[in-house]
Amino acid sequence: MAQNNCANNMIATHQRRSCTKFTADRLKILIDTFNQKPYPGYATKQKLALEINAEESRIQIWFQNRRARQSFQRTEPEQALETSQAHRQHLPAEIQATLDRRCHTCYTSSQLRTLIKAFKNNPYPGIDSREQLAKDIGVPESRVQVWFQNRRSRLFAQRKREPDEILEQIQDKG
DNA sequence: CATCTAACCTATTCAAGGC
DNA sequence: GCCTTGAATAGGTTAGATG
Repeated sequence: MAQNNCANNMIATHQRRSCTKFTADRLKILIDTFNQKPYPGYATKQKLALEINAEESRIQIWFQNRRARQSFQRTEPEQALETSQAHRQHLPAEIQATLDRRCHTCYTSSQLRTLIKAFKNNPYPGIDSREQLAKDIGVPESRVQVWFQNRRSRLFAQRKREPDEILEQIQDKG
């Protein structure tokens, strides 16, 4: 039995970026912003990143973690309200319009070739590999991370849909 | 060792752009 | 209009720091 899947193997060699330490005054800015707006748009996150001299992706992670921690501290009515805000299908159009996203990144075919090759080599790159890859193809490291996340998720989804085909492909090669 | 929290993961959904 | 895929989310796990 092959008891080791990718996710388990990954952990041993997997090197993550070092922990960001926010100073008290910068943390205060983050918390104040969070209290006003727990779902900031891209522009807000960028502004915050500039203001406290951190990468925009660190701001995004911080808000993700903060929301996760907040959600089980909250009482039920409050939580219900926030959940409905998170699932914005209920919100009026003008509010949705203010929720700006980062621009859709369009990768060139040569950038994609590099990414796919790296993915085949290792679908769980550590921070160093991601940064090298980002430098090679000229996009921010956070985009590389998101690309790998999406790629893995879609591979898992595909395996669920058509487990036999994937199995056959693997067996053919072996 | 217990606690806290940044970093990271999958699963799912939203949305841009190509056909 | 549908499909592919980047961006964002919820919710959960891992690991580094600190008392």
